Amino acid sequence: MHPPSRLLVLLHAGAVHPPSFRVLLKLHAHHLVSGLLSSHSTSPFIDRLVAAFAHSDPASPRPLLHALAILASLPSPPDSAFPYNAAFRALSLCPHQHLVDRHCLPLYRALLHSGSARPDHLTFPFLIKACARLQYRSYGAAVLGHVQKLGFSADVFVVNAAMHFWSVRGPMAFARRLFDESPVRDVVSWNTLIGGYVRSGLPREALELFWRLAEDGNAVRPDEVTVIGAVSGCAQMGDLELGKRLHEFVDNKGVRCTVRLMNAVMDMYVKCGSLELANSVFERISNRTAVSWTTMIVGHARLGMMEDARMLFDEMPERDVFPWNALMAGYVQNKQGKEAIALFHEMQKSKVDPNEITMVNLLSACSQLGALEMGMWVHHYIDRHKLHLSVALGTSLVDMYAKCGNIKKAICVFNEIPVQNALTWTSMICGLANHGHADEAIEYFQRMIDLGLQPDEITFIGVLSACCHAGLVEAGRQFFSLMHAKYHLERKMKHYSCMIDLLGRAGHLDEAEQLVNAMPMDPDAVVWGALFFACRMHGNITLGEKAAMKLVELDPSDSGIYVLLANMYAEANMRKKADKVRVMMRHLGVEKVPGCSCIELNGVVHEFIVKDKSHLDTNAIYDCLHEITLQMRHIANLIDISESGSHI
DNA sequence: GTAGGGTTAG
Repeated sequence: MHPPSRLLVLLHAGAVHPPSFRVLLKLHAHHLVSGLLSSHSTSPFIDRLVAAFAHSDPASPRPLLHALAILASLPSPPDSAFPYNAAFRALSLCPHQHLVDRHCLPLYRALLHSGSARPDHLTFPFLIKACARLQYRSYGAAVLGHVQKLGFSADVFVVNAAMHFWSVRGPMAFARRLFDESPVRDVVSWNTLIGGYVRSGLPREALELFWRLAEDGNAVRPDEVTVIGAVSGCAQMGDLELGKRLHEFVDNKGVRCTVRLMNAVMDMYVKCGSLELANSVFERISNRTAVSWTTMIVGHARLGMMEDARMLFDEMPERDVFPWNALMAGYVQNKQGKEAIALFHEMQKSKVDPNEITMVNLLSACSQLGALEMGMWVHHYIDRHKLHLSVALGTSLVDMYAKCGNIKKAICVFNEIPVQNALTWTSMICGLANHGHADEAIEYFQRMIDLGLQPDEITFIGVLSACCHAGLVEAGRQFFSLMHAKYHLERKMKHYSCMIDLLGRAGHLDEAEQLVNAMPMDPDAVVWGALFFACRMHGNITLGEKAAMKLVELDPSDSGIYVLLANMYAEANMRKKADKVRVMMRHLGVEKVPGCSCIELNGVVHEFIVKDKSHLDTNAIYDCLHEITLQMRHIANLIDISESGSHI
């Protein structure tokens, strides 16, 4: 007998134990499916086979596809909901969105039209959960309608699934109404609602429910899942004292102290700003998981302790994609783009596959470094590996092209990506503004508003800087007041400095000064710098001196401002004052701080500081620099001659 | 059978 056929017989007889059954399925899936379809298997056997496929590795799409294939090609439809339920369960866990989208509803229709099988109380929890992940929300709502019609509205599992559906898809109020009106509530009902509030960014509502449940005398007791929800909500609020109280609750109220709960507590301490407390929890976990380690990496990265983050990363026994992404994100957040890219190259040598989040981090690193070639390579990589183009990834691409100097490509990508949100539009507006396309930036802003998207603080930095670059004083004034009056956005330092720069350049020095005085925060060096620049440009020595003094106050070691002040005096023919500043500078011993610049060549980023001789090709570089300097002098002379010629 | 912890954009 052919081995797979023998296997079928064995399986028919129920002679294979479940673990071996699973292995055999993996090895002989194709033969089994074809063998089964050509034989006359009994219904219970088909049920078992479908269920076994559906229950195996949820991360892999293959077993699920086998299960669906069997269901679709049976000579006569199954007479119970059991195999369908198993398939719905697999769909509800399936990480591949397109499979859920393609198969969920056809499968439900097949069940409804099968003749003998009817959806039962096990069907809906899985089906509804799968529906929560569908692109089209109306399907889920229709299924919930069936639930009512078929009389499952009082089944607590079904109600909980429905609450989960609304808490994922919104509005949260629908989940709440089900909770309030449901005749039956168990701990999962509470946990679902609490989790839903946390997911929707409503931690206060979550905590309110938690304390209500935690009151003594309740029939339902909070369990560790409840506390995970409460602790996550607390993490969102950043309330350390509340966090400590919740941590104590675990010890006092006999909640099971699982690794998952301790991980949530660690995460809460990190987000509430106490790395020490997070670390003390971490030290006490005996069976740490990858999540525990990743949380600590994130905790150190948030405080800029990237060397410690790296040590934790190296110490981890096993690394999935999360710690790689967390460390890379840490480098990006701490403006260490080079290290982020180096880590990616390390990652490629390891066995871990990058995902779209890796790409988002990588693109941010490219934007920071202006590394266009690397950025384009990432774009290509995303296409080649068919990574999901999420809004975040699309936005990162747009931003990378804009920041790396290719605004045309940024616009192109912006038009091609499937979904744009307020952040994507903002990125485009800022990119256009930085490239000097003020009119387009403002046009994009208008289109964004017409689409009903909410601009935020950064969107307004984009339009204001567009106005600034183009000298659009009136438009700038309007945006500046609009952001406060209409959009109720807080005007930050950056908005004020932009506005003061705009007013100052246009010669509205009084208005600029008034704005500086009216600012709700202490003006920073950028604000005074903009005012100083405007004063120098328009010859307002008195106000210029005031601005310069403020700049010296803010950073006495910054030599630049002394030079600029001396220059301003010199330009105004105030020789004595100019000399005085130069003497003062020598007395104070201020020196110029070396600046750093970098350049990307063939995908490698090279860094340079002033008078840097450390590069391998230093001689060639300085020869080239010398040559360029000579050429520039030559051109400058030519321009000088032609300009003085035109004046004669 | 339902709920739950770690990585992401401007």
